[in-house]
Amino acid sequence: MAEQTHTISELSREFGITTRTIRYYEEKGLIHPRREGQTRLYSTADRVRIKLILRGKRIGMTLEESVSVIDLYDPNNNNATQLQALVATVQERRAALLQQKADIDDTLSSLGEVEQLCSRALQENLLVIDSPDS
Amino acid sequence: MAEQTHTISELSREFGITTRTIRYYEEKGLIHPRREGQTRLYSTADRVRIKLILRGKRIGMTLEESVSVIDLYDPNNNNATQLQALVATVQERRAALLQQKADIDDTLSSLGEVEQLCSRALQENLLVIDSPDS
DNA sequence: GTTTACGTTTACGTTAACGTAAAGTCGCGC
DNA sequence: GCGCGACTTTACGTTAACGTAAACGTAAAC
Repeated sequence: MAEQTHTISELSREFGITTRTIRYYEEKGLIHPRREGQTRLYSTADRVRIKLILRGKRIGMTLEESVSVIDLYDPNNNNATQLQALVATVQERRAALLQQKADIDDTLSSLGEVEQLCSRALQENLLVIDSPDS
Repeated sequence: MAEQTHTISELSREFGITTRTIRYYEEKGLIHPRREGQTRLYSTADRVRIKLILRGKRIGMTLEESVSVIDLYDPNNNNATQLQALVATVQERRAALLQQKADIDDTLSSLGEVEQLCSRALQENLLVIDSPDS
């Protein structure tokens, strides 16, 4: 039951990113695939990290920020003082994310208003223009 | 009752950004302050646009994207076909934002797990280390 | 009159996150 | 043996979003 591995092009296809991007992530120390001779072999752990990085990107985090969040899981942060710092970091991140959610909700309601304006304008046009298919 | 105006440094202080940034936004056509001789005078409309741009940034939008959202309000998009396109754009944006909210919620729950791990680890340490202030 | 504070323009510099092109390696199918 | 497809390294190019520095105008304060 050897751990399932993936090639770089498999991952590239799965995530819709280029191989260059994946190698770049490695270059930046975000992932550490094994080597079989020359070629890289990605574990499912690597795969998950990429997935989390992309999730971070979607909400506007930099790669560094994404990694810092992912590494919160890293169990080499064990001693008490580090744990305290970790908890603080978690709090900050949480605050930022809640702010983001609020910003998104604001934007969503803006979109709602725009939509209302649209539908009203369309209604009026329908009243003025007599049947466009004639 | 002349419209209230703001200087560039006022806005810079209010929003915690540099004047360079504000001028850059103008350079990119995001805002159009009046001129009194040399110096720029910002209307409250300009101020709002900056606020919206910054809100967009916080949720990871590019400046261009922010503007495209803001300009959805612009009433020079009047005719019916444009309105249709507008509605479609709104739908896309909404979908992206909902995806973002989901991503944020996922990240938040990750943080929650991390926090639990922390508090448990701290508990155990408290049991092992006998009173650190001795 | 000159320093201080605020404004301006012009322009080169910087960083992140890749794109892109060149040139090479490696196993396969024929 | 030869092309192919998939992998590799090296390295220069690109874009967005500003930073930063130089050089100047202007008006109030001392």
